[in-house]
Amino acid sequence: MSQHHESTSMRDLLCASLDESHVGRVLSVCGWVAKRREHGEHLAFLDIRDRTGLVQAVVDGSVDVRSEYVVRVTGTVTRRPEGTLNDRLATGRIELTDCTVEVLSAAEPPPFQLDDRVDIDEQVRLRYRFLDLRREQMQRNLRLRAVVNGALRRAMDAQGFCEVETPLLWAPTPEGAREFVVPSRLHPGEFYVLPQSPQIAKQLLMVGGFDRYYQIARCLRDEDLRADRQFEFTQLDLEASFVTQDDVLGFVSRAVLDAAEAVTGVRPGTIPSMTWAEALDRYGTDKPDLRFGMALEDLSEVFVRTEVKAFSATTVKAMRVPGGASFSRSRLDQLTDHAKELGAKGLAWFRITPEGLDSPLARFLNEAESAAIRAVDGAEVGDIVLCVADEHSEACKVLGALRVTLGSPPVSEGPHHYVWITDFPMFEGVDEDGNLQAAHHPFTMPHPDDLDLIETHPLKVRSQAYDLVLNGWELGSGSVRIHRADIQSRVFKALGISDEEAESRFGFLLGAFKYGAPPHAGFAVGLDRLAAIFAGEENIREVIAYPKTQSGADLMTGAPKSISERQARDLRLKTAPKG
RNA sequence: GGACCUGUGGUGCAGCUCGGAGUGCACGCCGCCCUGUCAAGGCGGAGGUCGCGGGUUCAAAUCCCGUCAGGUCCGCCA
Repeated sequence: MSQHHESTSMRDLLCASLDESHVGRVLSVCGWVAKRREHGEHLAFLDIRDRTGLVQAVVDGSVDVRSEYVVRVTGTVTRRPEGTLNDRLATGRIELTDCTVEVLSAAEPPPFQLDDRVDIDEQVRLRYRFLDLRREQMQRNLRLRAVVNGALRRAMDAQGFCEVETPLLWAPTPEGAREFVVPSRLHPGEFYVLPQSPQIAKQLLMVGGFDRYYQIARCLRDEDLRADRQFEFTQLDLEASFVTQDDVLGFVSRAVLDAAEAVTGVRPGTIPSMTWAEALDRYGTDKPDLRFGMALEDLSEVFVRTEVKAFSATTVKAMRVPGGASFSRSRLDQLTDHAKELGAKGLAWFRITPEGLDSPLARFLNEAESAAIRAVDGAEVGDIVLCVADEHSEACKVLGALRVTLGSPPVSEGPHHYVWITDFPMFEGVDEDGNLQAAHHPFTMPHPDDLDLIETHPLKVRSQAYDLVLNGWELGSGSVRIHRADIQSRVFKALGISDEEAESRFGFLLGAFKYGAPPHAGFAVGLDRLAAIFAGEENIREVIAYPKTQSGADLMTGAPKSISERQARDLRLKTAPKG
């Protein structure tokens, strides 16, 4: 950013850009009074803050400005006297003297201190978010997010993608995430919904001949909130025609790696791939955090004819926890409870001690079993080995969750380990009606090698769906879409969706496909999560200007609120009494 | 729908186990003093429905029940 662009009719420079090269010049800065230090009748120091930082102004004690007053200070840039330099301040070698201070806006004392001397309760921060945004952390995070945004846009433009906006007012498609509903005034009793993603809109763009589309799109889902989930979130949404899965992975890699480079200055290496089956088997999750080891080992073979009742299951999974031998009994009980909450029947543990395995189960193990436990992941004395025996995916998931609990470093730590997860299953589980459920969405193309299994072994069908994972966070997902009516109808049939039902839910999409649908595939990258990880934040609220609380409230505006009778009447809305 | 944690002057905490006067610390705020501070310093001061409601008790910030708000997680998020 050049000086020229920073100067305005009111200011010459930003606070932190003042330096010794300006000495002797009379310049104006604008900003907030961050701090006033008084030294008697004729001397006071003001720290003037703008988005770039602080600069000190030396003023007469009679200048009546207080914390967070908005001021324009015009003064002479002066080298600080010998012995009064401040190394901890970027502008600590100079100061503004002979100042004229114009109060542009007086201010009441803020409800919390804007310096970072203490952590402020998030409830208070959110109630006064406009003040919180003045803090360095929020300035840094939102600007980092803007850098990510810009890099992604440039990468998509460079790859020939065309940015197209899609509607926020969309038609209900009852499937998947719960939708936010918007009543129609002109069509009383009828409703729009806010899109949970531009999925169908972008597929129609493919039919429309926009063979490379992208959008920084807002998505809305009326589901419970979490540290990594808000009602509304932002995605880099993209779709392309005449492409394969590998083409899409290439587009997304380019964009995400460009963004990483823009933020960190270092371009990460090529993103490796792992199949969904391998991720589950080794890490017990479809979003493995590869910053640390503690990979799961399969001991099912060893225990296939075991005498130990706790281990008589189709799968026995084991994980070494380095240093875990020091876990107290109550800590282990706690972990066992945790495992049970996750659905495990129990948790077996084996401390590796110089005398051998220390465990309530140790004396029931035969020699081979003991040796196998002892050898898990190169276990050493001082470690503990945790085991879960169950049906395969259950055992993996439970131990995988414990792996994260015990091993996962803070978000701000460690290198960035990206990984593509591929070959997701096409279907998973069944709903209340006994119908198979789509693992991704019903337009996902099955793996070409597995097409024949749709009718015979549907749970074995892999799909051409893929996720991008970074340090244990699901950054995004995508798939090759079905563009052929015959395959689509077989998938709908497997999902228990009748022709009539398909017609009523997705009729306009299926109809459009009759007029020449190109093969296409796409992806969506979660921007909030990407920005949070780059910012080293555990919570996406820290990279969102005005986030909601876990109960979906906006503490600043008070939303959600009741509407006026007039508004309700216009919309023909009547609210039922509670309960 | 469920589990756990938190709620005490404007802010951040301690006090809660083992009930005994709104007790303490730090920051901020207000006033006075102070001409080189930058976490300025000194002196003085104001500021409280201990989230809310109920119960137990001679007595509740403290124990019990309920409730509200915030957080983390499970369910949920095709």
